[in-house]
Amino acid sequence: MQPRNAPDPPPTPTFYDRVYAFVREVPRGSVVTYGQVALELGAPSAARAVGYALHFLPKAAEQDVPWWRVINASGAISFKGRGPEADRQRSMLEQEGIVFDAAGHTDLRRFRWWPPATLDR
DNA sequence: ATCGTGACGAACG
DNA sequence: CCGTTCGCCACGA
Repeated sequence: MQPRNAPDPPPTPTFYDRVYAFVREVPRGSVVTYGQVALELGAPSAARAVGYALHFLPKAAEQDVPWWRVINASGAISFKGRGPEADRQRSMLEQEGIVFDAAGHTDLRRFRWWPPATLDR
């Protein structure tokens, strides 16, 4: 039984929540890949789910979660490939200094960001 | 509990 | 380099 006023019910953070939390840490001018996020979250092969999570990013969170800094393993913008959304994402990244080649790929070796501590887990 | 979905990704040919 | 195939996953209906 709870002592008296239980601080807060253990709200199991969903995978999506963890995705948002991680992406929120990606600094301006750098990027991460879907697969990378999945890996950091302990689910090596859940890259697809990461993309799904961002697809359903709450409108209200678009300000805090830099979703545009997440691209695919090829260093290109996924976003279902095309669409005005993809162009917008690219613009936002270029605005931060990310450079894309003629083929629409960016150099991950140069712009990819890795979280400070990879020691946990 | 089962099924369809999709901002992924590695493997092929 | 490019399109296709197939595996993998969390989530909602």
